[in-house]
Amino acid sequence: MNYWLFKSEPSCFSFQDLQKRPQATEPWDGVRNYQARNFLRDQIKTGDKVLFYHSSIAVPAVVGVCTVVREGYPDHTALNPQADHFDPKATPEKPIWYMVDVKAEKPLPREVPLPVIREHPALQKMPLINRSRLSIQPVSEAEFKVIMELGGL
DNA sequence: GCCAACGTTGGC
DNA sequence: GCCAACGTTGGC
Repeated sequence: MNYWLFKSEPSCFSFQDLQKRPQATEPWDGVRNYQARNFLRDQIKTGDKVLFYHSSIAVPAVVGVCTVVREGYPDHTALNPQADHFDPKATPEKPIWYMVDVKAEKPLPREVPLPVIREHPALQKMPLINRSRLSIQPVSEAEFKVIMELGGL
């Protein structure tokens, strides 16, 4: 099993939004970055754990844990001219972009804010710190455990 | 709102 | 294939 961190702007889609869904699963679509796409398509597997991170707010933070419930499949929103992340280069034969489905597991009793991650000696290698723009990031088991502890789980 | 970092585009 | 110009992301 592997660990990941997914970023989302809460004004766009928050962990609370995910928890509210009656069916509790959500397609993680709209990712349009090749490195992130490769993780979605090739490496993220059903059962993997995901840290849900809120970005572009006053205090960015890890706020909850999700589980992957469906692994990489074509992101059909790229084919839809009406969709926000439409890509004219994508076709059904060559979809280019991929997504996975996730479901909320539990919120962290205490959010883990970015400044805390920045200063924690065991978390210095997280891409959040110097590759902050990567929206899908791998997390090591050790890092995941540290964040769980900081978050009160 | 600013700006640094980074990714993409397009001319050559 | 290089690189300058431009657009986007995201922290502050």
